[in-house]
Amino acid sequence: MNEKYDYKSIEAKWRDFWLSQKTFKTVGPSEDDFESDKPKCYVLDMFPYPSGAGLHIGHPKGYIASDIYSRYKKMQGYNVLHPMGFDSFGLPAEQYAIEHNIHPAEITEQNINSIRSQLQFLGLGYDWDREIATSRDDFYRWTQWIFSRLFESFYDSDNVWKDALGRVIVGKARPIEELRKEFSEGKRALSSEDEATLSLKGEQRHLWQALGKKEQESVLNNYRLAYQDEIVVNWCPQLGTVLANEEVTNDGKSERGNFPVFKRPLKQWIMRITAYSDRLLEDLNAPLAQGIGKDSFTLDWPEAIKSMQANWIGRSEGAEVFFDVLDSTTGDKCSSLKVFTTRPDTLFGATFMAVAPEHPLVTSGNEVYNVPAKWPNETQDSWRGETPGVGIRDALYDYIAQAQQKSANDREEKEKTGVFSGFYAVNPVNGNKIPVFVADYVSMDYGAGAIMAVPAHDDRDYAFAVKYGLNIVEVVSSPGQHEGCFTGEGTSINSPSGQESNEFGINGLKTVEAKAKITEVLEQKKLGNKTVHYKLRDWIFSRQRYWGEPFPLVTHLDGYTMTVTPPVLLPEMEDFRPETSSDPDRPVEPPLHRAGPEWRIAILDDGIQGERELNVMPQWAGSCWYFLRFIDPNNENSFCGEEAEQYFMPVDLYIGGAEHAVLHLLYSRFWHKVLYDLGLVSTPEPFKKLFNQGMITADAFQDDRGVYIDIRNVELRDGEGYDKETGAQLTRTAGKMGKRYKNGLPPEEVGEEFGVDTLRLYEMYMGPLEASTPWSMEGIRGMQRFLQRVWRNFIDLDGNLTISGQVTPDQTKMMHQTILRVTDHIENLRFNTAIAAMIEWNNGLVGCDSIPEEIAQTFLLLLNPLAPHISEELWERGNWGRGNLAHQTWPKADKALAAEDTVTLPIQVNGKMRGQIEVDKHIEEEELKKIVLEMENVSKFIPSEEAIKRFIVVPGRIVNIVVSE
RNA sequence: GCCGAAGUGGCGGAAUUGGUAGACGCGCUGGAUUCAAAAUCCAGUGUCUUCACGGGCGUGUGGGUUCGAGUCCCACCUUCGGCACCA
Repeated sequence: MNEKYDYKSIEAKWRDFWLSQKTFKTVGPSEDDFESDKPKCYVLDMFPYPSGAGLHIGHPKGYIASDIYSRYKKMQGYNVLHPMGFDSFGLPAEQYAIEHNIHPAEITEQNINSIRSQLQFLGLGYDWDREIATSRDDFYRWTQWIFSRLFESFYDSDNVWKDALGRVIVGKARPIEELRKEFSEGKRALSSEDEATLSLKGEQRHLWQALGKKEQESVLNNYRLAYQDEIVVNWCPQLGTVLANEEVTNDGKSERGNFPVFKRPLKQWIMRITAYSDRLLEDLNAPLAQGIGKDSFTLDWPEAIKSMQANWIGRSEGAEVFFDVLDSTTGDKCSSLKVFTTRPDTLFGATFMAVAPEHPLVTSGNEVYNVPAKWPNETQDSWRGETPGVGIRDALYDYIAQAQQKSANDREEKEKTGVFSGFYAVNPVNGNKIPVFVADYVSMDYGAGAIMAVPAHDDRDYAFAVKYGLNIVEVVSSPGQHEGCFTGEGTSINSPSGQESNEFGINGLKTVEAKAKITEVLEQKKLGNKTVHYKLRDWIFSRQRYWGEPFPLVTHLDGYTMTVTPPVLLPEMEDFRPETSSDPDRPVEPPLHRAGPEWRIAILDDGIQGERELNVMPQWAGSCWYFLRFIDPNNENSFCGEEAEQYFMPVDLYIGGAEHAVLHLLYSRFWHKVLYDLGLVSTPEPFKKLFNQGMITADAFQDDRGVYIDIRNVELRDGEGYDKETGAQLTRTAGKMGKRYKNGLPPEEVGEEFGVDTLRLYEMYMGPLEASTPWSMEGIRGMQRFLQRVWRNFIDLDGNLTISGQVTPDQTKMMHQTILRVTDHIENLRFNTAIAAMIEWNNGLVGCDSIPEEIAQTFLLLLNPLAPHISEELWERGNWGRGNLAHQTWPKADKALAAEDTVTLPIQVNGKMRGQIEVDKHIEEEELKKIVLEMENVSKFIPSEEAIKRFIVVPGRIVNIVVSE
């Protein structure tokens, strides 16, 4: 008999064992058998959306990593929560359903079933009793419930409070009822914005009580964290929906499907994420409070993700400055321009202004209005646009129309263009008349859509000024020589000095001081304000699709909207397709519009009919809070029980791809902070440690037509790819693994051929977890050889266990060293080096007739998280009678035993004893002499005791140095 | 342009407090086994030089700190990721 390592039957056996025994079931507080003395560890994967294509071998990299970590933590005695679910609402699932012409409700559950079995095939230790899917009504009723909390809350930005650490936090979400009360009790007055909403300017109806219900509601809409507004949105006609800024690529295409996206005003539901700009930014690095009696924590996130979020929030400090605009014929003030600048200290260098083509000063819709009828006399020829001799209004009209045609890509040419608007503005600090241009290098989306141009100290303004012959006035002294303009900081010059009794005396001040002084005076004279500006925009939250969470909202016939108690079930509709078209101006009708009146019409508490909201929530809604539902997935009374939430949160380790840096990871932080403010969760941040696994890349092969050839039909010879059928040589390209490139393999296929343990080991061994590394069909064989040698070390050719014998000192030392190394590597997610340590140890055991029991057991304990099936099988064959391996305790190493044996030798300098060095006993005598000599030489150079102590010990060679006088 | 990450053999990559550079794996070379091949096992494998022992040179480039630098500092080059006319 010749028993081989039969991975297929071993893996099937243990896969079934873990599932049927519920080996990885997690017991939380308030459940039977909860062990309250155990520390918890919440290990989370970014859950997949259930695509019909299934997983390829690139997908599970992160899942394998989190599985290793959670098995390891479990063996260390933690109560590990390691759940899995499916992000099954949203565009990807729906697009798949459309393409395959199957209803999303049906196809989604089918896809979930197939992906679940793929995950189980990989031997991943999830607690499947906690599985969730965002499209199931027992889940999305709570998504709707949380939406209601956002709708029923406002951000009180004046609320100053302290968290459990005593950190002062400015701003807090509070129930909208409290705001209503403040208004009705007269403790709060309508803001000017509220008055604008109600068109109350000049009217004397500023009292809350004087407003009707609808008017009151439209005021509250200005405060709600989920509010409705008609704004310019990203409309994608071919997807039939609006998209969030985060879902649109740089070149104006949809991230999903790569369809063109158009700007269009539409009434939408919006999340007031901008209210949290400062806190979202600050908490990336701040110490964060947990509940009473718990330690604080700071986010352990990759720097790249933190900086991406910081850039996305885009906080910049500066000032708003108001410029009067003059009527060019009469010279009287006819309008005013607000600009934002980060360099108010350069105001004296502002020699012209520029407004965006969409700016209300020059446009209303597409009509040029308000601008002078004739070019002012001083107008230079180059200021009049591209067509010579045309009138000012035509020139502007042409320019603005052209600018709107330009896509983001065209603008990257960066050739600055502009047309004189005919207006002059007055620089508020020195009264200078400066021309106002319309220029497309100013964008309406940022700041005030208008700038004061300081060509001496801004590259763009400089380029523009040079092109159009505008004045350049230097107002900041620069160190040394430079060409062009100077954008750095320095000392103010050519501005008023303090002696001139001018309030704006900033000459001689450093940039920082000049900024502060000029801003202060502007504020005093009501010419400007200190402001903080953010790039972050509010989050457009409604989608004109079918497959998403319906809003728990009903609009009263009187025109105001209110929440209804969830669940609001998604109606079953045969025709769920969105109304797509290539016409960007077509009226928008969400699919739910076609749901019958029995769904659309709701009876409100007061017996009055109302119409349900017909938009649905975006794909990101469910993933904003799913990690909370895993904690208490079957709770019918709450989204998550308080006790369980306090026990398991925050997530200790969150593994997923970096592509969610500003989408899911920003949105979920925002929701979590709202829930935190409302006292519904105990931590201000959801994810303590975040880790981005790298991709698995693979070569793809194209024939001479450019058609991708399935990787299975490619034969490799001398590094070149050839078509197995035609024999033609193929072009090789390296890149992402995916269906498109036909270079991905399903895990089952690789698992069948090499074994699941081999696949797991190989994916972890390829390189550091965060790196992207190429798949190699040769490389994976190395891991298979390793496991075969492990098997052969334990099981002889007759199928008998070869465990016996005495432990040698060398074996003991190797064992303790390996325990230390592997523990450290796994703790820090360096699985590649952990595996290397195991291979090295195993190589040392090859050739032993038999392995001592203690060595064998420890070896399997360390191997278990990495290659769980084979180690379980060998453990069972060892018949150690203590249950299966997943329930064993992680071995501890004795550092003393792991250390090398050493000898101590004297150091002599010039015949005088200077101390002792401790050296490895096993070192060769020749080398030992060399070290001593080296040591003595060194000591001559640096003979002081302190200096010799600085001579750092070489591990394994020189162990310790003791210096005497 | 700005921000972030990284450059080590033929390849993937080790060297996580400044201390034996190249662990471990792939590939390759030689050998054993085999009629032969695959698989397996043994030995070798940074580079130059030497019959050999040995020696020189080696972590993107150029400087610096240090007894000692892949690791720290300065300048530069290259690659990847993100943002980008952000006022």
